[in-house]
Amino acid sequence: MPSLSSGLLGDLDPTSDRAVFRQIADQLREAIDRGRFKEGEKLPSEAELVEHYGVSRMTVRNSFSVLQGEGLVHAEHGKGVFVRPRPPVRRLASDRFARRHREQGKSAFIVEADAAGSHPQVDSLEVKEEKASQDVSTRLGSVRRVLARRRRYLLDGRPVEFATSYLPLDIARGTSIAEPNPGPGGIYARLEELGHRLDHFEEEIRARMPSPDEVRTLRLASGVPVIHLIRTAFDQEGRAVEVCDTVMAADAYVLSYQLPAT
Amino acid sequence: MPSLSSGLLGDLDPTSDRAVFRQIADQLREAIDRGRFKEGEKLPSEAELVEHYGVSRMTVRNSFSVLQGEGLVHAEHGKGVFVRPRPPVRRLASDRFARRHREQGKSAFIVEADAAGSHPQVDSLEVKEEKASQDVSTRLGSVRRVLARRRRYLLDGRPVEFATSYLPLDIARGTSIAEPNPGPGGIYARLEELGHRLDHFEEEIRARMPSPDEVRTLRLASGVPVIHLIRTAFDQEGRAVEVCDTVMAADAYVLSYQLPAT
DNA sequence: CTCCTTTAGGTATCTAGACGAGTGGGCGAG
DNA sequence: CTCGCCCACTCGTCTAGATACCTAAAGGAG
Repeated sequence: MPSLSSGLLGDLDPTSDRAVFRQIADQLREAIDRGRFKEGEKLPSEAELVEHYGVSRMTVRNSFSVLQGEGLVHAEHGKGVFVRPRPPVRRLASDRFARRHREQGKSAFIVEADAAGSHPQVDSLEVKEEKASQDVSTRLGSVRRVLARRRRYLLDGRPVEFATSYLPLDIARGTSIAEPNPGPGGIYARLEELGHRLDHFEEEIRARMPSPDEVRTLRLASGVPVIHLIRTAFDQEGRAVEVCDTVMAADAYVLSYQLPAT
Repeated sequence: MPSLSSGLLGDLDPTSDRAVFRQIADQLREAIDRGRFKEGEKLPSEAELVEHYGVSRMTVRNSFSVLQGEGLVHAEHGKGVFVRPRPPVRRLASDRFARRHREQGKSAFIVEADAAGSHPQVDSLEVKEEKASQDVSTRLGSVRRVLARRRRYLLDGRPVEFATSYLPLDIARGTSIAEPNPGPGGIYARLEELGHRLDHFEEEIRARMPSPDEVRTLRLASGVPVIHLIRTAFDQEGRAVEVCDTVMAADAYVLSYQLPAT
């Protein structure tokens, strides 16, 4: 039975100059927006839509790929096409690096995740010395080689963030910053113990589509951008002591900042 | 002549289990990354790639659509497929709402664009009273109706940002805030004159793929996400006096914030 | 010389069909 | 009753071609 015609989806307008696959995408999008298809729910199969609209399969697939590009749906091989659920987002407050948090001991990520009732994990540790990229070198003030600390963060098994910290060798080499686990309070606590009292941070935020690498590392669905955040930490002498390059799954984050009005 | 085989692109690996269209996309992506195809340059036409790889046209188009989804290339009907140039980005500093800037008179957007040597424009003014959305109402502290100020910003003719400010009616009605042009220093200057001395701002940042509406309004190329910024302004009595909802073309912006380390 | 038409070469859309491969339920053998 | 196989359904990939429309440059009419 064409149970589809039961109001969920309309017909095509052959007189319209709008491409058929766009018309189909429009109707599906509208049905999703109106909640006719709920989060996680399965859309009609390709075959059903072929039947309903009387078009070829490639046309239907084309419609799906439009919606996929918008991040509205995702396909599962052998199962169907589903409305992508808006995952619970993780809020990153601008005071997350406040000294008072650092003094508590545990890493900001772990504390916050625990508080939110999710299961945090840190992954794929790599700590090594390497040549500084042009960009990192500029930000750190013409440094040749750096200590790089790479890690991936997961929430409830889902990768949400991939970060690399770069520190000048003259600061980090031989200290516990060069250890896989830098100890309570993280590297910022260590930096302060080493006499680099932190003064302020600068954060640069971009958004873009992920590279294939990033898709793999963060297991991103298609149609999900990444937030690229580059933070530079300055000590009270005005020296840049760390650059942290972070790539986040955009559907997992809301960044939040407080700005004074002065 | 197959001038393509002259080293720019390789061959397919028929033994690989990687889909052919992905292999082609990989090769094109790599060639772009290595600068073999420069910004704005035309890629080989579909027909040429069909010839070169010995595949069907749909397969080549599939490859292009992968790269388009990554924001790497864009197609122009009747002309070809081109490497998408990275447009010059506009930096938004976190002190852009500092009182000292406001006291200068002109709007932050205009001043900044002039300084950067580009031609700024503000567009599609709309100022009207309307019912507050659930979200806006919550942020403003259970307000029913609001004054909404909508505008679109362009740089050198290119739309880069679309913003709506919401203000409680009891503050804005009948003041110059309800005028299309609120006067020097913008609505924040007017709010302060009305006795709402600003204390701080809260900004929430998300990134996502644009809706079809946003694609139209911002004339976005495919594969370009948007940055969605929601700013709430608080006066010194702790009252939320404005909510500004901004959607920015992600390829046109870098947001920059300074955070104290205290 | 200017303007319009033609044409070649691009992409956009659509069709019809084939085969591959993941998923899950039903059913028969044991 | 349980296990394992098979099959139906689903999306993934690819082919081969048809038609439409856009762009730019060449060439002809005026």
